[in-house]
Amino acid sequence: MSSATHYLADVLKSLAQPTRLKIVDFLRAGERCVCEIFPAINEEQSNTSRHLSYMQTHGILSRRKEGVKIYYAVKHPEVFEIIDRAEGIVKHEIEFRSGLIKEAKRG
Amino acid sequence: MSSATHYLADVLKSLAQPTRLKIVDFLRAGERCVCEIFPAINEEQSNTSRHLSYMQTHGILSRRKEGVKIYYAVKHPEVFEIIDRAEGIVKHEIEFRSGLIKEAKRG
DNA sequence: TTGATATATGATTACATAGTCATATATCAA
DNA sequence: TTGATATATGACTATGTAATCATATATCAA
Repeated sequence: MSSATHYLADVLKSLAQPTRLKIVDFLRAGERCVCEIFPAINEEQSNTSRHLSYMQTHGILSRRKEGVKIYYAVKHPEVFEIIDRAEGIVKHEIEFRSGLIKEAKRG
Repeated sequence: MSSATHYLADVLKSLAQPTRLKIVDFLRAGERCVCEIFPAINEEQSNTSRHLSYMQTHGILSRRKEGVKIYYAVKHPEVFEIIDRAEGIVKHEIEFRSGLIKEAKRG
């Protein structure tokens, strides 16, 4: 299989996880340090740190060190575009399925 | 954690896998039956069938039966927009990293 | 130098996932 | 009805993942 497809899957996988989605959503407001991120998303520091490292490794987040603090930010605007479109799919699916239920009730 | 975040992660997870990306890419040309899909992507019939079911269950693909054949198609145009933007991230990351290498070589 | 704070990581556990092989089921033509 | 073709699925294996706890490392201030 082409390695390009693997890289593509890795980028999408970096976003396809609830805790990581919460992190990225919190970072919509801009760069934040770990000490701000993990309380905001209500996850353990160690777990949050792992997900941040994962996303940084896969090119989703940038990392900046300032003294004892590490600041992370979303690196590419496409990240938000992807999430917005995925939200669109969820919305359309909910509409589609509620349409099916109404149809079924009408007989 | 909010169930909306889980649905969102599930949609993205449906795309974040090499075999599923190959399937979706093949379906850019439109609706196709399983018997066309698995040889085109060079995967086993059973494995292809599982991934197709997975994506259909998660609202990514539509399914239509015609005689003995089952036709699948991508259900939402956002799917292609998501993949195109993820490809953009991969491209930018490659550029970014080759820039870092050049910088390092210049010292 | 010590202590406090911020972040990362090793070890572990429970669970999810992708793939394979064999086989079941459905449809249709002969 | 039989046989051929298309698709789905059960059982299994190997691997990957997320989370937790404890602890290591780094930075800075006192």
